[in-house]
Amino acid sequence: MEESGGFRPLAGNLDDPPNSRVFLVVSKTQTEDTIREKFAEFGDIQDIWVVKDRHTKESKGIAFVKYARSSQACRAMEEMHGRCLSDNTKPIKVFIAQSRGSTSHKEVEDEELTRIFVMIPKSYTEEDVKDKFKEYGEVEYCSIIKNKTTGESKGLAYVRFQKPSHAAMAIENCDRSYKAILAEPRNKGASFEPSDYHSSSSRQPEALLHEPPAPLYPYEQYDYSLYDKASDARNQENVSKRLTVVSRVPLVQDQLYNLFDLIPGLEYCDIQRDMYSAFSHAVVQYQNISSAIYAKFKLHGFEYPPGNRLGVTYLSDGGDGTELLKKMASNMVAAQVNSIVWGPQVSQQYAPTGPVSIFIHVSLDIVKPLLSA
DNA sequence: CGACGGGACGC
DNA sequence: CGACGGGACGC
Repeated sequence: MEESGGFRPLAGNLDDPPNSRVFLVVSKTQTEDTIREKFAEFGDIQDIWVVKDRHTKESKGIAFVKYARSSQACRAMEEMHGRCLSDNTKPIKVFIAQSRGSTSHKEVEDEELTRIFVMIPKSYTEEDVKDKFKEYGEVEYCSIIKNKTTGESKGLAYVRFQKPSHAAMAIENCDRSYKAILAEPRNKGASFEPSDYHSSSSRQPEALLHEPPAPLYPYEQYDYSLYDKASDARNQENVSKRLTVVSRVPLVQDQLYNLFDLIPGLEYCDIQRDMYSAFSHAVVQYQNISSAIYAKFKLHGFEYPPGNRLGVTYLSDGGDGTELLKKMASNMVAAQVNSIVWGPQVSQQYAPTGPVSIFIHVSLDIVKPLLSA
């Protein structure tokens, strides 16, 4: 092991292992004790540091929590971001902290935390890779690096997970022979933030993107060369006219509908509160692929409400939505939701704090055949 | 003899 | 908007 300089003897372990520290923006009234109380359940806290004014000793509303493992820090971020530590305080923000040496205070994006790079036997197919890694969390996709001419595997693969904690769990716990590490983001230069209104308002989605030829099957993979690559920070995805939206903060139907309705061609927007976490999941469908790609480009990473980054990915389950709706139906039973709402958006106040009622909005026309089956 | 260690995405 | 203390080092 290398000695870390000697100027700061204790600095070496602050970010070891990488991404094991969270950066908190909290109320200035929160103490180290209240933070410890709320964050201890996610793992072994090694250090808590509430940043205070050097002279007045008042909290600056900033704190760092160091965990033993990256997966613990990621879980703390996923579970605590947007929550309130106590009554009458604002929702807190939780991010993976930048490493101490970093001068940038830009947020560490989920983009950089959810994809791993692994070494695999050359005989593995993408499905094999997925089977090996799905035990750590929902795998969004796998891709194997292949010889471009012969198509033979180079024994290297990427695995994209849904959540940062899944990727961290895989890295920490998978067989050492995979040599799993976090993948470097592909387009370091390109931003996946939504572009500003000035640059986008002058161009229509149809002008920006080319509609691909009609596919034989609704959600089959398209040739990416047809697209403006810059429109999609993550390629190697199966595009589709349906999108999944993940939000750390529970959202309600009409806010999300109105947001995605900004892009022309919205067909429906169904939201579902995850009973087992603070997440909200939603399915958004557009009339055509162009609208969906444009919506993903614009809204993936968009802060809504401010401070809560939406995760937007293509939903290409290869089906017509039946499987998803079955899942929703079973979740409705589990959640003891006995009503299915159909119709225009139901008005409901956005409630960043406090309990949010479980709310599912599904077309009866689609669900009816399922219930009778 | 016989298999360690290596490692990056069609822009 | 919201980013970096404390403590003492084993040859």
